[in-house]
Amino acid sequence: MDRLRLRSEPERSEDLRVIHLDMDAFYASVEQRDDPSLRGRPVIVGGTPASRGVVATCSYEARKFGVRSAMPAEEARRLCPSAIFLPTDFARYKQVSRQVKDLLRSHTQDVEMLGLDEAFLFVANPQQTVAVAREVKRDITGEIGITCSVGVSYARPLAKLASEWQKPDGFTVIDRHLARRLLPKVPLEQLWGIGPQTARTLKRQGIETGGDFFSTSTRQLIKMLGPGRAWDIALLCAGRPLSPRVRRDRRAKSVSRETTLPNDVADPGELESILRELVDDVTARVEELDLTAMTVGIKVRYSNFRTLTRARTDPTPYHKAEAIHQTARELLGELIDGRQTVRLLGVTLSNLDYPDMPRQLGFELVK
DNA sequence: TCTGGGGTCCTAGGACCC
DNA sequence: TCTGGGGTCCTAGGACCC
Ligand SMILES: [Mg+2]
Repeated sequence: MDRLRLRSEPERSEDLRVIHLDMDAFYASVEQRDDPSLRGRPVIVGGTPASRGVVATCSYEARKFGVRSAMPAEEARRLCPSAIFLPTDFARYKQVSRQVKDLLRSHTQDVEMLGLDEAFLFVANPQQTVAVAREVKRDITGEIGITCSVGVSYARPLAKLASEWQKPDGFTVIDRHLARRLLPKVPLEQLWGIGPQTARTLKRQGIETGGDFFSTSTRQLIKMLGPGRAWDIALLCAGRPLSPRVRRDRRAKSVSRETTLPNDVADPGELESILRELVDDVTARVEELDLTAMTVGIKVRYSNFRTLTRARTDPTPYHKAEAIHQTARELLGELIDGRQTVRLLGVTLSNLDYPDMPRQLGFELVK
């Protein structure tokens, strides 16, 4: 309880500083915006049944049929046979995302992007936050041509809860007073940071709402979730989430590429040749960013879905693509035996060396 | 009809150093 | 010789996010 008091923010009535912006059905909306014949129709962006793909995003017309993100494409087609399936065109979505970010930055410099279609904005003067949020919403809709849902509150998880509250095209403000009323009843899986796994663990103990969580002993919560998550969620349920400082323009810590094969493969030669393509892709991207990696990792998912990873760090950065290929091949050798069939193969480069940011600085020098 | 891809962060144990 | 602990780096796995 001491930590609760020590680390939470002081109670103030007017401290709404955080805006959460969520573009509605982003990928599908970009497609509908750019092709009027798709408007008003169920559009599903993502993989195809043939490639063992899933739904990335679907339009609200498709959601009426029960189609959801992360659902197998085959199931989506069964639910909504009239849907139009489109492949994901990341380059184009990234372009639109960049325009969104630039527009947001014209309202406030403190912008944190979350993926391509969400952002937190931080406003210095809380008296202006709601007005800024309205302007942002109006400008996004007008200049980007896609609707969005906006939430305003005094901390990230609550602004996020607010934008979720009413969508699409929503606008919701959660002040401290409303948060106190809402949180006890909120189903835990609706909170940012609580996924299906944690929700299930808690539900087994009869903990299903913010109120349940709040009234459970910290000792029990720590035993179930570990100290980090237990405290984070407890503070949120108490309406006083931690507010880490704003981090804009975060740099990549890893670059990865993985692929689910159209059919399972056991043959080492074939797997090695797929691995080569993945390594080529990932090394090209790292080079393009002018970086070098010190760690090469690979990932193998077998047909039974068991997933293993192997990584190796070299004290001197990998400068030559050939060295990365070599390491990746050796790591793959540890995970395949020519008999087990593989459904997914992946490569990650991490421990990235940014030339303008010396690695060797001690903690006290970085501050 | 099974179950994507690109990421981040956390945990836990072992090595190694002070 | 034994005990004790902190910090960092590495690996592997796992949860979560969009
Ligand atoms: Mg969205």
